[in-house]
Amino acid sequence: MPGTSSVTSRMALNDNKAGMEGLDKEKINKIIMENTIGSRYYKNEVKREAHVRERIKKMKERLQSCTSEQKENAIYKADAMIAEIEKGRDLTRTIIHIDMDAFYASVEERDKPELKKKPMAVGGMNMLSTSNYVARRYGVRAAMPGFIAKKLCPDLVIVPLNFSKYKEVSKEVQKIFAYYDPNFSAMSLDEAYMDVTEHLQDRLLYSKKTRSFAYNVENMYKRSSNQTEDIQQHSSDELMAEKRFKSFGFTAADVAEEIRFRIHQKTRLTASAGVGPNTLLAKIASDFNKPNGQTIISSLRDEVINFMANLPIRKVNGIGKVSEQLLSSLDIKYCKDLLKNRSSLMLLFSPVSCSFFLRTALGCSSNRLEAESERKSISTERTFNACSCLDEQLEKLKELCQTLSNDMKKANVQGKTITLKTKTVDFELHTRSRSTLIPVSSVEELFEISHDLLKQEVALSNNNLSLRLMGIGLSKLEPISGTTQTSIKKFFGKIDNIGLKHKATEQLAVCGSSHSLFEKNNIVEELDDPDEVDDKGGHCNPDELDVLSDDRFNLNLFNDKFGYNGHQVNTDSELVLDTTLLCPVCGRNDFENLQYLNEHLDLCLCGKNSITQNEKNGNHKEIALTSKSVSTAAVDEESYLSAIEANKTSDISDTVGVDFTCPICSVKFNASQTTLKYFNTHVDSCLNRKVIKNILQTDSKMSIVSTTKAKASKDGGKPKKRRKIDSCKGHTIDKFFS
DNA sequence: GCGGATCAG
DNA sequence: ATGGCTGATCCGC
Ligand SMILES: Nc1ccn([C@H]2C[C@H](O)[C@@H](COP(=O)(O)OP(=O)(O)OP(=O)(O)O)O2)c(=O)n1
Ligand SMILES: [Mg+2]
Repeated sequence: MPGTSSVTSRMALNDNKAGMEGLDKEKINKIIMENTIGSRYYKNEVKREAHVRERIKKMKERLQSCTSEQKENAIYKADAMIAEIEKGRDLTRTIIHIDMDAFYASVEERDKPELKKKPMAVGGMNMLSTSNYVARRYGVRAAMPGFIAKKLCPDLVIVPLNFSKYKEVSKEVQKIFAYYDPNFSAMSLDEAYMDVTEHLQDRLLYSKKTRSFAYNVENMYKRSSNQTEDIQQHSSDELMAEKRFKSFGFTAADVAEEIRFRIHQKTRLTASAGVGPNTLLAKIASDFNKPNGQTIISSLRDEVINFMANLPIRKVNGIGKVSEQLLSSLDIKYCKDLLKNRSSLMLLFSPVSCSFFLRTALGCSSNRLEAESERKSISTERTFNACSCLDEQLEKLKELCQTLSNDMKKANVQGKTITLKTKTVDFELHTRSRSTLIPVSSVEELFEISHDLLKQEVALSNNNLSLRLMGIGLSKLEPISGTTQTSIKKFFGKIDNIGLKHKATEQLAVCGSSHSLFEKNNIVEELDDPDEVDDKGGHCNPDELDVLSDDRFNLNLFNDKFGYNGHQVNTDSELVLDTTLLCPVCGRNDFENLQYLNEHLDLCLCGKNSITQNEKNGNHKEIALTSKSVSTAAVDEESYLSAIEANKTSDISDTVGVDFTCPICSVKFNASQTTLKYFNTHVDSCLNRKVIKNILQTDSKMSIVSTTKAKASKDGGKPKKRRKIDSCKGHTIDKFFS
C-alpha cells in the first residue's frame, strides 16, 4: 500500500530555494507532517499525489509497450531535433537577470532594522509570502502557512504585507534596469531580465566618471548615527574622508556589480544577479550565489553544456514539483539525463515539450526579451470561512463582481469569457465558464452570468456546496474605450504626437524632453576624477522635488558620446551633497535651485541664454516633473539631439578636433577618442529601430506629456509586464499518448 | 470552447 | 483553528 509514507513528495519541505541548503529535512518534515496529517488540505494533497502516480504508471506502461524499433526511431528523431537546436544556438547576446533577495522581507527589515537578526516572514498566520534568510534556516519559506512556520520556528516574527511599499521599491529598481535596457523584461516586482548586449558595446566609450556611482550619503548618515553620538560633528569630515564613489569596469560582470551597487545605494536592499547568453542561464545564475551575490555563466558552447549537465532539472524554470516527479520516474534527475533518456521523452511527451527539454539540456533558450504584450485575463478570488449558504455565497459573489469590475475599469478591459472558480472546503477546485458574443463590462452582467454558473455548480454538487473560496475571472479581453489599438497604430499615433509637439509648441517640447538631463539627484561638480571630489556639504530637501526623484539621465554618458567634458557625477541617492548648480552648456553657476537650472538649461539648449520666462512655470514644471520614469536615456538623447539639430548653434555640438560627423544627428566625434568602429556603432544606433522601440515603450509617458498632468506615479510609471519569448512559464509536460 | 492541472512569484 | 492570490499555459476532449 503506497499510503502514508509515500505521499510526502507533495507535503514535504521544498528546499529548492536559496538559503535552504543543508537543512535537517528529516526533522523539519516530521514537524510539518505532525501538523498536517488529518487535515482536509492533506487529504486533498494525497488525492493529487495519487493522480500523479497514476500518470507515472501510465507512462511506464506506455514505454514498455514500445518496440525497440520505435525506441530507435525516437532517438533518431531526438537527434534531428538536437541538430536543429545546435544550428540555432546563439551565444552572442548577454542577458542579466536580477532578483532581489528575500524581497518583501528585506523591505520590512529595512524599515524595522531590529528584525534583521530575527527569523522573520511576511504574510499572516494563514500564509507566508516569503521569509528572510534567518527563517529559512528553520525551513520557513514562501507559500507555507504561518501556523506551520510557527511550529518550525516558535520565535518567528510574522509581519503583515505592505504591498504599496513593495511596489514603490520596485519602481525605483526598475528605473535602474531601464538605464541598461529600456526594453527590460520584468517578471514580477522583484525580478527582471535585461539584454545588455548593446549597453556593453556603448559602454566601451564610457569615461571612468560615467562608470562611477556615488555612495548614498543618507546611508552613511544612518550608519554613523548607529555608531556615533554626535552626527553633526562627525558627518561632514567623515563623509569627506570616506570614499564616495565606486567605479566599475567594462565587462558584463562589472555591469552586474554596478546594477547591484546602484540598487543597494538607492534602496538599501540587496539583489543577486546572473549573467549568461540567454534567459535560462541568466536566471539559474542569479540563484547560484544568492543572497547578495552574482554568477557569470560563460558564453562558450562547451562550458554552457557542461554547466547544464550536472544541474538538477528542478532548477530549470518551467520544471516544478510534478514535472520533477514524472521525469524522475524516467531516471531523469539532472539535465544531462534529458539527453541520455531522450528516447523516452520523445515517446511520451509532445513535440513542444520535447523541444523544451532538449533545448534546456543543451543550455539553449530565448535570448530576446519579448515586447510588452496585452494581458490575457483578469481575475479576483477570495478565501473565506466555510460557507454553504447560497445567499451568503451570492453575497460574496456580488462583491467579487464589484471588485473585478473595478479592476477592469482600471485596466481598461472588458471580456467575453467569464469564469467562476470554486474551492470546496475539501480543497477541490472547479471552474465553470461561459462565453458571450458581446464583451461584458458591467457588474450586473458579471453577476448575472456568474450567478448562473454558481447555480450550475450547486446543482452538480447535489445541492450541497460548501465552499472555502470563490473567484471570478474574465478572458478574451478587449479594450473598453476607443477602437482596438494595434501596436502599430499606437506607434504612429506616438510619432504624430512627437512631431506635433516639436512643431506647435517647440519650447514646451524641448523643455519636456531636456528636463531629464537633470534631476534633483544629479549634482554638478568641478572635478574630473570622481575619486577625488571635494565639495561643500549642501542640502536639498527631498520633499520638494519628490516627483522628479529618480528620473535620471546619465549626462556623463552623453558627454562620453559627444565629446563634451562635463561636470556631472552619477548618483542614485536621494540626498544631494553639493548645491553648486552649474549649467553644462554656458557655464553659469548661480542657480538657486535645481528647478531654475532646469529651466535655464531648456532655454540654453534653444540658444536663448536667459532665465526669464517664468510665466510658463506652472505648466513647464508640471511637464518636466511628470514626463518621466521608465523613460530612457536613449529617448531623452533622441529628443535632445533633435533639439540640437534644430539649432546648430548649440554649444554642445561644437567640440574641437572633430573628425567624424554623424549624418543622422550631426553630432561630431573626436578621432582621438573614437574609433571608426564606434562611430559606426553610433550611426547604427541613430538609425536603429531600437530608438523606435524606445518611443513605442514610452507611450504612456509621452501621452501624459502631451495631454494631461500628474498621475505620473500611478499608471505612467508602471512598466508593463513583459515576458520572455520562450514561454517556459506554465510549460508542462502533460501530454503523453495514452 | 471548456475544464483540469501545472507553474511562477 | 488557522493551508493565498494573480496570471499564464498546456493538454485532452
Ligand atoms: N509563492 C510566492 C513566492 C513569492 N512571493 C512574493 C514574495 C517574494 O518576496 C517575492 C519575490 O519572490 P522570490 O521568489 O524572488 O523570493 P524572494 O525574493 O522573497 O527570495 P529570494 O529571491 O532571495 O529567494 O514574491 C509570493 O507572494 N508568493
Ligand atoms: Mg527574489
